[in-house]
Amino acid sequence: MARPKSEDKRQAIIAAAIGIFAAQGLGAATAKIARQAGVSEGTLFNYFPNKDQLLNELYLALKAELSDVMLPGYPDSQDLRSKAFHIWQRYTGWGVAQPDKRKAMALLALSDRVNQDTRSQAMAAFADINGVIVKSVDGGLLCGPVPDFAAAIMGALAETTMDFIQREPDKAEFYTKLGFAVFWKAISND
Amino acid sequence: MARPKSEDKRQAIIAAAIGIFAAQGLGAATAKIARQAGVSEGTLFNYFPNKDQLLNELYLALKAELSDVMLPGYPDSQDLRSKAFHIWQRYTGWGVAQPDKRKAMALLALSDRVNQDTRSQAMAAFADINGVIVKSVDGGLLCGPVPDFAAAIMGALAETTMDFIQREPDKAEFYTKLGFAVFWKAISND
Amino acid sequence: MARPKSEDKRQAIIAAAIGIFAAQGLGAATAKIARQAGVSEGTLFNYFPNKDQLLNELYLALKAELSDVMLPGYPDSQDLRSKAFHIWQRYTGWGVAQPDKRKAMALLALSDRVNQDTRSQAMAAFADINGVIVKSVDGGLLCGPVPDFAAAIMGALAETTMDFIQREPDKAEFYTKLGFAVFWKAISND
Amino acid sequence: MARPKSEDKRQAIIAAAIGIFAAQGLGAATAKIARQAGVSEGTLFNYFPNKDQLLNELYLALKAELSDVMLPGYPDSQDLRSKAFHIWQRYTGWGVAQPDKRKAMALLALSDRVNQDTRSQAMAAFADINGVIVKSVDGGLLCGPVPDFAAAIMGALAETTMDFIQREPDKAEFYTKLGFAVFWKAISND
DNA sequence: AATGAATGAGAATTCATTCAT
DNA sequence: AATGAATGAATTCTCATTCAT
Repeated sequence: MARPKSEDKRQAIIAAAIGIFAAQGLGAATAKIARQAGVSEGTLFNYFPNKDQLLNELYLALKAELSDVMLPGYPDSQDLRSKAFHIWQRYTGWGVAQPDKRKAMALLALSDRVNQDTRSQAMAAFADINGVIVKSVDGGLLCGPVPDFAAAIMGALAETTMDFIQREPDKAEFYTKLGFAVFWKAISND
Repeated sequence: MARPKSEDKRQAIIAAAIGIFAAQGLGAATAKIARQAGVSEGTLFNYFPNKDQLLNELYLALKAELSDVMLPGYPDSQDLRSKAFHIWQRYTGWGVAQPDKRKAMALLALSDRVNQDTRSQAMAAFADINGVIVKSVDGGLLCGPVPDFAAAIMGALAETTMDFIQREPDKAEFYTKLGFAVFWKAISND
Repeated sequence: MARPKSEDKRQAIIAAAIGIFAAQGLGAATAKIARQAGVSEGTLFNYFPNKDQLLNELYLALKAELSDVMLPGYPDSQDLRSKAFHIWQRYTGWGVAQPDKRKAMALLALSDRVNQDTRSQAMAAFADINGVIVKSVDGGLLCGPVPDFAAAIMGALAETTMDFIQREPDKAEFYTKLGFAVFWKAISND
Repeated sequence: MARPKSEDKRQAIIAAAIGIFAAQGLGAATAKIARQAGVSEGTLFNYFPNKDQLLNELYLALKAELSDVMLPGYPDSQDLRSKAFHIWQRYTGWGVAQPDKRKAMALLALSDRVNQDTRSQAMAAFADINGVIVKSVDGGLLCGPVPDFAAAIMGALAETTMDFIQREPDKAEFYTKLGFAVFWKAISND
């Protein structure tokens, strides 16, 4: 009995946290997040026992969402380049469409308040994605013992690409393609 | 009456700020920085009128140092690849040797407390470096209207490379070379 | 419709409150008490309209229990000393066996949240006991106009005795007898 | 340089804490204490790093004051009873004159926030006093292996006496003498 | 009646900044 | 210029109590 904890409220808090953190940094007050989420300060701490936990769960939620967004529609039957481009496009598309989420993720990734355990879990969520990328680079410079490096490079280039798109939204398609071309040239064995 | 404020103290504060911010984030207390710098809390505010100013000046100082570190020994007479590799090596060498500075720079770059004016000044300090990189990529994928993109890509790949070296210091040389090979393949017109 | 509130739950809350207050002071959260009692937070306030009421009722319950425990087996036919010793032994026996209750009582006795009315009721519960003690001291130092003082002194000496037994449980019998000897010497007219 | 920490302020905080704690219990807010002491909330924490420390230092200060108050004027050359009475009178006189301090001490003695180390230090401050009491009881019921017990009994009887004086201030002298008579009869070997 | 989510008024601290020394 | 005590607004978190279920 009693009111059940509402997934809506939880999501509202997460959403508010993303916006506030993106705008003001991780030092932003929990009170602001609660207000923005439309719940009381006390309620926020009903859903997240403390701010650190909120930060960690937020990081996981963002990573999970990003991971979920990258695979759907994966073209199993096409060539490697198409497969890689699919992932690239999904990634950059998500990041450009959701700059707050991207900013919050970047802040969290740098924060010492996100603990090692959380980071490990986040990595695990990307195991599948990484596997796909690794296959793409087969035979290129990075084949062999450094598969993680390839994925990291894709991430870095995609982030750079998104930075430019953010600055010049009109050229979104241009940068998306150019960024991917750079990536593909870098890691393929052509 | 001679120069009243001591450059030594100013440097001590900057150095302390780097260490503390790297370890604890930009939310770290000014009091901690002052203690670490061996000056009183009041003195810190004698050199930097407020924390935001400290953050901004620190950002500029770090950018300036990095920019200064990249050019010395530049091989004017060698081929493009050698020139680019020189810069790459300088950059990654500095970052790996000074992880705190690298971490502090990353934090500051993401912080909304570093204002636009500061960011512009920082960019200006890199005009020379960027020029050098642009020349390197002449004729490649990125020639044409996107020189900044090339520099940003070098930065992103170098950062990724440094992340991996930090995790596996034994493989520093391996990653330095591999990272550069990736970069060069990406942007050269071979 | 039968009795709606369960006396069991009420007792469980009282019992939990004793343990928690003894361990953590009267500032302990009602939520902890509810959990320990195996009821919900809301239910606690169904039985006690607010925390102050819980404190006051708890005080009365403890005083009533102590008063109840002291008389049974009272040796009507023996000499004064035996009668007094009976009470003494009952009191210290209870207190030593139930340190939490003793601690909770002490905390409540000092708290301003236990109101005057409650204190008067508690005193009333001890009227009988006090009468017995007064008879014991007949003829001694404290005969005459200060009967309450005699009872208070017995209480104080008994508490001191229990403190020492708590610290050295092996010597329980020794301290029980020594404490009583002190008391008897103090107030008897030998 | 800079303003030195003011012993006055420290004392003002201690004094305010005594009054507030006596009136409202140890749960009283530090903000109230600060206001009463005429300092800012921040300043309170400049003198006591946290509330627990304040509680512990307060306990020590009170015990030290009480200990200091008991010996001056000690009649080295008179008989045992006179010596014991001197201590008794000093103790009860102090306690009756300073009910807040007495109340605060009682609250602190029962609180789990006063740690073992503090308690040990407090005991040490009473070593001298206890020694004097022990000498007084030489030959009585409590001679032999239980000297601490004698001192505890004196404390308990004195506290009871003070309770009665507080209730009936007019009879202060009466109770002081009666209480001491009870004590002396209890522990002397007459 | 029972539950436990929701609330918001505090609570103890922290911290950038000021200012007396 | 240097110091560090003083400040009080802001912050995270707690808790008695209410109320929807």
